[in-house]
Amino acid sequence: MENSEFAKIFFEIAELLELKGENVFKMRAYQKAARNVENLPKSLEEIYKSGGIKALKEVPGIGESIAEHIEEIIKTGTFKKYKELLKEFPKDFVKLIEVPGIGPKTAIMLLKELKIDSMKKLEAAVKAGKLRELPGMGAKKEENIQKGIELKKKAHGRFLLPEAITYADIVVKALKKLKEVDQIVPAGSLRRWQETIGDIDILITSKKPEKIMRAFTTLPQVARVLSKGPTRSSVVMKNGMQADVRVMDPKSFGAALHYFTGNKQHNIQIREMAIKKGLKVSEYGIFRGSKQIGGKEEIDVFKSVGLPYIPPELRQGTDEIDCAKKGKLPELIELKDIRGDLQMHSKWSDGNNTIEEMAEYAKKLGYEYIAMTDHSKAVRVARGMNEKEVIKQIKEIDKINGKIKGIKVIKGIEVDILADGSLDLPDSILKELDVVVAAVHSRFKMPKAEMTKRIISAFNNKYVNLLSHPTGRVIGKRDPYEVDMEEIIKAAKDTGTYMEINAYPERLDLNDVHARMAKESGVLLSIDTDSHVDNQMDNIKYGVGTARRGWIEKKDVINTNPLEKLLKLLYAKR
DNA sequence: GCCGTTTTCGGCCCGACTGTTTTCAGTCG
Repeated sequence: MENSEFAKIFFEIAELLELKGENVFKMRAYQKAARNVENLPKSLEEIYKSGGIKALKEVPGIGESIAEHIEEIIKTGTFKKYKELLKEFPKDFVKLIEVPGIGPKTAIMLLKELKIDSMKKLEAAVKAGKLRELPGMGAKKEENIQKGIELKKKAHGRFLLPEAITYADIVVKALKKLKEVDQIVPAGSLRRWQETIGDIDILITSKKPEKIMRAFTTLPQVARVLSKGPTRSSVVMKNGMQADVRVMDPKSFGAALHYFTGNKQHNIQIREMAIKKGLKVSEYGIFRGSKQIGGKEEIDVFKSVGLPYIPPELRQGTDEIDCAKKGKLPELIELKDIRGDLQMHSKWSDGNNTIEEMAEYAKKLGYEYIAMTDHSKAVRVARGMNEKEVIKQIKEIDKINGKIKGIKVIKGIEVDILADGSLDLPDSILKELDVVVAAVHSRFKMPKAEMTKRIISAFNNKYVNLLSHPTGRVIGKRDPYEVDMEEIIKAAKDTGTYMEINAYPERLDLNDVHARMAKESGVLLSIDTDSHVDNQMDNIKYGVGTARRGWIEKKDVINTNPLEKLLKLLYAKR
């Protein structure tokens, strides 16, 4: 079973325990375990296979009893306590707490008093005005729940990073005009470069919060105000995205930025460390007793608990604090380290621009090289190239390289890995190219073992350099195909094949967790945009963001090398 | 349920906002 599936079960248990009114710390323990499992760069099954319960307990957040649950899941597919918990509530009842405004207490009251156990019954009861009659409820709360239901229906879940960034920019630009605004900076999951964003969080420092709040809640993009206070306000924007603004005094900026960046688990861990040192860390600062001893700068928070600065992308509440303590934080790759882009398409297949146009754009980005990797013939919809066209394109690229100055176009192909694991073009063609990117574009629904074998057999071809978008996912649209990622990574290592972080925002594939797995196995990566239009090369920042979340360093990425070194790496397998 | 350079038991982050309350519970981040 995949780690994400274990995580899902533990998250669900946390919800059920919360509804049951169990000890909140027990609930939180399951949440913590779930989150750590989700971000674990090694599969639980592997860990269990190699060291049993004892090895499982080494994972932060997993103790005796959760380790036993994991063992039971591995052996039987589920576990007893989980099945029992599920039986305690009606099947669709858990969904009620997903409605903004309904928490566990309200949900249980609704079940007990009004026999509401589904969204349908909830809607009917709201319409009939029955909620307002319950103790502690009133007309206003009923109305808020109704709005919450509408919001839940409309909100299509999470947003891709670029859309969230666009909206954050709108708010930032609009509020920056106010003279009362001192500093203004987006925080939250956006600052951590998470692949999808639930809401945007913006931190402002100012001595006059009221005016800022008025301006924020009356922006033309605001559809509804959820709450409005002197220091914090929440709104729903017209695209359905929630936005929170927090206004703080400048002397609290650093502590507030840390708090507002999260994630939650990370913050809790930092605050626990502070307590042990006799300090209190909150968004207002670092305090000894009632005296503020720091918090103007973000680094103060880390210093106060004896840690080096931890970059936002690493703040996932997993093992970053442990590693920071031991001085084992990575030196994360930066955007400026990228020297070229190794996957893109031109008019020769399904791209919008000519090779020259792509090269010119890359030059503007300061790149030393790009690789043209148009599709191969199997991808009919993308007008993939056959043998003759590849040879023709090679000659064309030679011509362009003779003409254009300051950048080198590397000859490449994105060759299809066919269903039987063979490649779409013969070796006699592949050997004429400098970089061969292999990818799966068909038969996504293959059984896991077969798909894994299919991909690995492509690695055994000595011309194949790079596996592109290794899981094929399209966020929110297409699930990843089933592959055994650990085996793929192992095979990549054994054959000297590289793996891609595809920077296309809907892909981000490898994702952060897989990227870290690859790194820890010693597999080198390439961060590419897979551009089909010249300006899509700007997407490289999302790939770098994902890489940073995956603890990737400059030395782990082949396209941080100068051209000559890169070519050596590309020819190393032949 | 987890965890331990104060602890193997007794802790477990901290604060804002709302709506319903007469001083706070519930929800959220």
